[in-house]
Amino acid sequence: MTKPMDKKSPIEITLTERNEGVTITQWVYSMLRNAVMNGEILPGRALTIRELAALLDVSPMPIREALRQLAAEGALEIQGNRRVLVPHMTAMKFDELCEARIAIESHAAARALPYIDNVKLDELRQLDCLIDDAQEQGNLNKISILNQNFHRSLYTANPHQVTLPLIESIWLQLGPFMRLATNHLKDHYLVDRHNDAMQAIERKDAFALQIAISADIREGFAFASTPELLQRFIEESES
Amino acid sequence: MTKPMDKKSPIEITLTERNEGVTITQWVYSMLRNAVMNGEILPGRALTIRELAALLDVSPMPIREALRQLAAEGALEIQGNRRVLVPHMTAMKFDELCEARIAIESHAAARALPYIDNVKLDELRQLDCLIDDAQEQGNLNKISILNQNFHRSLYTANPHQVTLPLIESIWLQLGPFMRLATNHLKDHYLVDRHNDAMQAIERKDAFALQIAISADIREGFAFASTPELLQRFIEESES
DNA sequence: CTAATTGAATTGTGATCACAAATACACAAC
DNA sequence: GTTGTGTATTTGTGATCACAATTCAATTAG
Repeated sequence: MTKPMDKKSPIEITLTERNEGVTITQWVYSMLRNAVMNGEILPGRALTIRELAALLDVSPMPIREALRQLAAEGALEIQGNRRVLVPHMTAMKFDELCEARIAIESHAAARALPYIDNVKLDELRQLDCLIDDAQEQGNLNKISILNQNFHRSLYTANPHQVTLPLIESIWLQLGPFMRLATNHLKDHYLVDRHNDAMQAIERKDAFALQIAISADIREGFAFASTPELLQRFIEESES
Repeated sequence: MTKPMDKKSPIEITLTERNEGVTITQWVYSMLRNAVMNGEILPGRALTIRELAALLDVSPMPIREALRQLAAEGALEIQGNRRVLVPHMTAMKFDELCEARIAIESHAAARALPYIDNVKLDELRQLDCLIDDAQEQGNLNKISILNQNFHRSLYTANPHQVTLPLIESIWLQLGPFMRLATNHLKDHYLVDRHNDAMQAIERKDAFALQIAISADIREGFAFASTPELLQRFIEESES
């Protein structure tokens, strides 16, 4: 009965240094954002303002602002009771997010294509090389970040682009599953879709570029090709 | 000594009543959101927390939260100086937003199709009738809202849908141009794209539905078919 | 033992204050 | 008139406090 019941599962997020010129709110925001992306916070676990304030040793104010922003971006969910938590993943939602990624990102890629010059192309090539290096090292975290940089760099070639915030919102909602995607990439990197994309860019072939990006995303999420496999990863992320 | 004289153009937003159970932050948020959608705030005009707090007769706190949320949704822009303002529209950005709408909304429609049953179909038919009525009345505001309801109702037929927040973010960035779109619809409502969409839904024809939604959006924005025309509307919205 | 209840602790919301940075402005120098 | 410069004001940020609503725990009734 009076079992020494611990406090609810403790929240542990990787702390980073606060750079100069960065407001406390921005600092808190980036740490919480990374925590969500890395699956450091259990889905369904309530995030209270005061608890996080004590954890990060700041006043409740910056926490409030960061939580609200992350909720607006879909990284967190605000319940009717005004409780804030990391939303649970479901197989159907995962499928929707995956297909939304494909639809939006292939569109963003095609829209960026006309703006890609040789300088940008070199930048993309370098990023792709870095990814290959990281894959040989097997540095999962690095691969994931570099892979996102590759996509981001491609889409932002379009100076009038408006979709990157939407894309990043989906990435946030995918959270730790984004890392699993890049993990699986390693096994199948025989077919380098980034290379396909680069060749399509060189040929200024928008359709081929869309195919390559779509395939890159879809094959990355092949680890969830069956409902059973996906369910395993979901359960894994909830513990 | 110096009197509080407003040198800047005064901010005037339509005030609404605060419903019960709605927090002040939510109330402020919805008013500011409507103000942006209706073009009541001049692009480039700085929105200061204290000024809005005085205007709405609340403390600065709810204003801060509402502004941050709207900025996260793309309705407002936070400059490096941390000034908050309604972003300026450009011809290129308008084009990007329009094409993004087409890509995402046609995707959302196709994804919703399998979930549309007869009940939902009736709901859509009723909404379409209401739109026709409003068009005969020439009630621009009503048309605009009903038209958004039609699209929203269609996309939310999918219970696992994840794209509506992204779509609404684009609507917000389009702001007053969304109304112009529905305005122009009136002139060309000979070809009722909503009817096309409905027929595609009845036939469970995803591709035809995408075509209909794309055409509905594109024809709505036909008022900006030439750079000169668009420029006129942009200048109109900035004064 | 289960379920309901009640009181204590915790929570989000919103107001107020302090402060450093950014801005506006009057005035001097050219 | 134009440009620089100092001060005065306004601004966003962040801390602290008050309060109503919610949550949690122990206790009680069945």
